[in-house]
Amino acid sequence: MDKPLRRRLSPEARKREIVEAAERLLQQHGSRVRVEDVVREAGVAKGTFFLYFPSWDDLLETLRDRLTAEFDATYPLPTEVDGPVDWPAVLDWLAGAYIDFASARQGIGQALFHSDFAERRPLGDHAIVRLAAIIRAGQEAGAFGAVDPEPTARLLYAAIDEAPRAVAGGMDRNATVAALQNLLRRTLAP
Amino acid sequence: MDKPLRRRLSPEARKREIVEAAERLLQQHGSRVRVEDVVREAGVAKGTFFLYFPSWDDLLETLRDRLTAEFDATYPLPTEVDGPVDWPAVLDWLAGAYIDFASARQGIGQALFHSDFAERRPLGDHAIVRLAAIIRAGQEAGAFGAVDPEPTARLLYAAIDEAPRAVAGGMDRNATVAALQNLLRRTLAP
Amino acid sequence: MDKPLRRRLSPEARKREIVEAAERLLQQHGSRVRVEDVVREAGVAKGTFFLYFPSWDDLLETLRDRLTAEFDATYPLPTEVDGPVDWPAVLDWLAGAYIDFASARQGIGQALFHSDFAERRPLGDHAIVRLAAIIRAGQEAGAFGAVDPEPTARLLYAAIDEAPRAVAGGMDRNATVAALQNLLRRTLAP
Amino acid sequence: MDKPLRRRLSPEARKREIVEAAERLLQQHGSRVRVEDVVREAGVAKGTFFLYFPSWDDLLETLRDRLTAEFDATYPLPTEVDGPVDWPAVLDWLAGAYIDFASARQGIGQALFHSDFAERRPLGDHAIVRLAAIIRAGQEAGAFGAVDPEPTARLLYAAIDEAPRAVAGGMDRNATVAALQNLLRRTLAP
DNA sequence: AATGAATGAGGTTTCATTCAT
DNA sequence: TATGAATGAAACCTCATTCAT
Repeated sequence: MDKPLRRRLSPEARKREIVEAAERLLQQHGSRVRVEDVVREAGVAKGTFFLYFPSWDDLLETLRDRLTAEFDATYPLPTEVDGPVDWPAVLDWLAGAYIDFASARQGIGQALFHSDFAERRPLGDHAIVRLAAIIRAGQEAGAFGAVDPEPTARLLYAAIDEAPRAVAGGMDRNATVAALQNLLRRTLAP
Repeated sequence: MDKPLRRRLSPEARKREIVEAAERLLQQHGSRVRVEDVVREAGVAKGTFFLYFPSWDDLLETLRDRLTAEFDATYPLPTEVDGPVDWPAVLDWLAGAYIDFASARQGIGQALFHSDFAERRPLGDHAIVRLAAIIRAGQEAGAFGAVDPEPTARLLYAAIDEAPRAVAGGMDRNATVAALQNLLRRTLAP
Repeated sequence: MDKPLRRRLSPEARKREIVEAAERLLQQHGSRVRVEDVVREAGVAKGTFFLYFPSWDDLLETLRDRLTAEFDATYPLPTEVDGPVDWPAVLDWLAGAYIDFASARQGIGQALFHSDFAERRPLGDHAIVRLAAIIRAGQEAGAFGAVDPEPTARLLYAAIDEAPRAVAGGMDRNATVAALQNLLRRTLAP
Repeated sequence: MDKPLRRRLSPEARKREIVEAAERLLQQHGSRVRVEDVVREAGVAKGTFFLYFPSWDDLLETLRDRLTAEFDATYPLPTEVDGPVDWPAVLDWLAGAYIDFASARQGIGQALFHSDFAERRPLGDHAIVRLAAIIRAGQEAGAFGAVDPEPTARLLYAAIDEAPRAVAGGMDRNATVAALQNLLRRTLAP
């Protein structure tokens, strides 16, 4: 009969706890996770959840933004300031980085990007815009061929995004990385 | 006391009516469609639905199989029997065919392949196996390079599958087809 | 452990059962009554309630219409067809009828006409229009004085409506009827 | 580390601030107003509210008492000390005074006197007792007829109370006042 | 084989009130 | 005295599935 013990935290800390609890559960169980589960995992009352998120979808959106920002911060794109960039090498590195980042977050990807939620709250263009920027930069540097950046970025992103799911599904990690790198390099080769 | 005069149909015909009603609705409204909607569209009672499908997911699975079979029947792969096959041209043709087929079925793709259902009932390998077979055949004919067929097929399929969604999202159809063809040809080039 | 036994009724019968269950409870407990209570009293599942009423307020509205119609049917206004009408006597009779009708339905009146619901779903003019019609008819017959029918009808209705609450609150029934009859007759006297 | 610099007020002043904030909001929004809204308007923390009022209903009760007292103070009844009182004229004056007082406080009337709160915390007899006293005084002065003071006061009060709502609902103010004055004078006429 | 009324678990959301700080 | 984060019971509502007819 241990009392739950009401813990008072700063709003930011409490919000972070809820987000992290959700992240943990989503990782394991994908979109089967419900508010009920998250509050149990976070050790808070149901009302507390809605104190920080107007609705369930708002939590997912927060999580999605957080994830995007985390990837961008962990893997910042190289800039020309420190000398010329080896764009094909950037592609190789990006392929491996994405696969490892997303493989460690299995269910989240499903719940945030391949679920009914993704349909209800369409994703922004962030990732695709970023990829298109790389393509353009590479083209200007003469490292890439004359492909149409927008549609190509979108298709390449789909392939990149599929890779960690292939690995999760049992495909060999290194073979998948190699196949993805081959696909990226060749598609963009001059 | 006029009895409702129930239409007596063969089980196959009745089942097909339900499937087609679902197909029509899913096309327009994606995974928002409910059992209620389907039976209204099909003009049958709710109980009848469950006479033919143990559960909602079973209908979706039936629909998925049907769609796959329909595509395979509409776009049969060429065989060597009538002389050598121009594999790169097959790729080009496949890209256009897939985009047009799936563009005409927008919401269904979402509901069957990019929803919580897809997570609950994972898709078989059919499409990827088929693509891998093409790659292998092309390699044997000396038309494709030495890529690893399985992971490559999976990544290419992801790109192919994204293309109609790009078009639905406003991307130019021809630019998308061109980008996809470029991606396929170059990835598999010798 | 007696099974609840699923009873199949015609929609009208089932709807009526729910309405009557609500009526019974509202009578005793006023606006404290909730969906939960009504379904228990009616012996149906919660979902059944929402099968017949999109929302709680819709049940209350149905009940309100039903009550109004019931009163009108039970106490139809006299018409001139069978000879001249004694309008002042109609007033006396109406006063008594209303008090007895509403006294037998205490809590309902509160829940439907003097609660937050009444604020959310404002009442139509039905009762007041009916009273104004009586006033006008009496005036034309020379039985009533030259009061302004609309505002007078509204004020008189407020007094009429208060009477059963006075009785419910302990006031003597006959003294209240007498006071109300006096108020009506004198206000409208020529 | 600047402390929030809490405004120290005397308990009475702080309580009055809360009451007045509630009054302002209730006036505009009726019983839709919540504790949350009141504390924001008053510029105090939520806990502070419950420091001064054990419950929400206690605030409403305080407000109700305050309103009653305010009306009594603003419109004190005439006494015989300065000579005989013209009781019928008092009625006329009272009708106009009440309508104007309550018209300026629309939502409050609803929230305090015609809501679920009014059911939970029944109103005292104050207003009715006051009106009955007028009737009796007028009767003693020979200005009013031999009606039964208690039930009549209650019914008249209902009519008086309805008048400002009629005006709020679009009825002409002067026509309403006239109708009410007619009702009062005639009902009580000798 | 067919119906459609009925179910009830499951979900989101609200808000007066409490209590650690 | 004051704060405001936290609570949790209770409300409304949905919808795949069941089952009496």
